[in-house]
Amino acid sequence: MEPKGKKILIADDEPDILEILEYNLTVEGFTVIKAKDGDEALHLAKQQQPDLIILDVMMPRKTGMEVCQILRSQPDFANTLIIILTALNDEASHLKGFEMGADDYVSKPISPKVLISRVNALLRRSFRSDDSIIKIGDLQIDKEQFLVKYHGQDIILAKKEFELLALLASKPGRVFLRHEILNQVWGADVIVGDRTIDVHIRKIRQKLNIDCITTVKGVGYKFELGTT
Amino acid sequence: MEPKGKKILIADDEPDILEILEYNLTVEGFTVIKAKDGDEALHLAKQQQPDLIILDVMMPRKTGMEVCQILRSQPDFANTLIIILTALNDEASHLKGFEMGADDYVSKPISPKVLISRVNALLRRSFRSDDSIIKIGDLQIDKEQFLVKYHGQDIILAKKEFELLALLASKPGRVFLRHEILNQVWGADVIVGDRTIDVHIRKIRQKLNIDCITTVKGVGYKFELGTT
DNA sequence: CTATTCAAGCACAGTTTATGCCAAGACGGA
DNA sequence: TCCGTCTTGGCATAAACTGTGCTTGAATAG
Repeated sequence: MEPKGKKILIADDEPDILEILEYNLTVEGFTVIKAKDGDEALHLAKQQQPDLIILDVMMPRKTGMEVCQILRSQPDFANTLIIILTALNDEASHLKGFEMGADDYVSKPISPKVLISRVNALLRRSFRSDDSIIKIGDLQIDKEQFLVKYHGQDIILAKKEFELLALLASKPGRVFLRHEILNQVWGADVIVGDRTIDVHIRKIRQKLNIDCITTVKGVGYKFELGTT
Repeated sequence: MEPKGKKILIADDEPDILEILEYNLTVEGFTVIKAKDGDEALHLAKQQQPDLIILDVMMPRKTGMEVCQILRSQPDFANTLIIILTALNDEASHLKGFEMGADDYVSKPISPKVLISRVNALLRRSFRSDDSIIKIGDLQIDKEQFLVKYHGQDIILAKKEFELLALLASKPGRVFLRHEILNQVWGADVIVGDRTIDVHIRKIRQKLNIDCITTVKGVGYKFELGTT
């Protein structure tokens, strides 16, 4: 639905490499964030919530391995894709990279094209489940046509309402934390008041007129069809 | 570790390689199916529906590339993981492999260990299953849904109660000191009275209505299912 | 075996917090 | 400008959380 390029964070202490990768990724339509050491990478990752992170191993102030391990220990980054990039090509490093929870481990030198194709391969797989039509019981959400149907009845939702519903319905039963919702629907950097989410939820509940969004106090919301 | 039991199809025309890979994957707990050419690979893929397929490029009767392309064109295999294995290490082949829809492209010679770690990396992400669900006997704690089930019965816990239970249940039998619990559930800086923990424990015991939290006087609490 | 002691259990009540809901303003496109 | 959408702040309410004071019970010492 959205040609909104995925957000990629690159961390490397060599400016040349950062430049080259940034250029190539930007051309491909990605949004690129750059970090020049481990600590900066961690900080930017938390702040920007990128979809994919490329980490060089040899970096000052925390190596790529360390950063990877730290990120993976946080639930927020359990689903973030991580590629480790390194000059080392020995088996032990390779294994260690995957042990740290990396999704791919690439040895330098590497052509930008190959790296991009690996990035695409990872993203393709992770977001493949973005089915454009979600069906749950009598409810049908068509992301492409921006349409919600219930019992064959068309229901008209505003943009934010729709995106919010689509997000919740994309994983029925799963609880979405408030800040997850903010990140996904509004974007990581946007700041909106606490009440905004509630109001949209209320409108969805009103319009759908069925009990399908459960609130988990202190945590977030989840989509759930009549589990009477 | 985990009950993997994933089904893997290997296709290569060199019997030696088949043997080596089969051995190593079997040791890791995978179920292995072997094919010695492209057509056989296709046939076995359809028949056995493996979770992951490893394809050598150089094979008689359809190359790995061709097999990959054919598989990807069928909805049944849209989600099947595919690794392409090859002696060619040039950029063009690399790119072509990903273009065909492969999830990973590995150049020979490759150590079985590295291949296995790549296999695991792919499977880990695709079947990103249940480290978010803790199951102990009839009790089931789903962190993703923020839900506790006992005997199929849903039990609703408040946030702190849930986090507390999840913590204790994360290591059954292990005793958690009071200050450990405070750190994990409340946060290191927050200061709350001594009785607070007791109260929450009591509520959990009430709601679950089973004897699963043992108190170790003077030390802390531990989770333990009625080893009557 | 009993008394002592102190951690933990317990009920209740006060406080805090999250969310629901409303109404009104801001924004933006036709 | 009008109209639908988005956002915000205030207020009410229900739920969650925490502290108090008392009771219970288990370990220990005598």
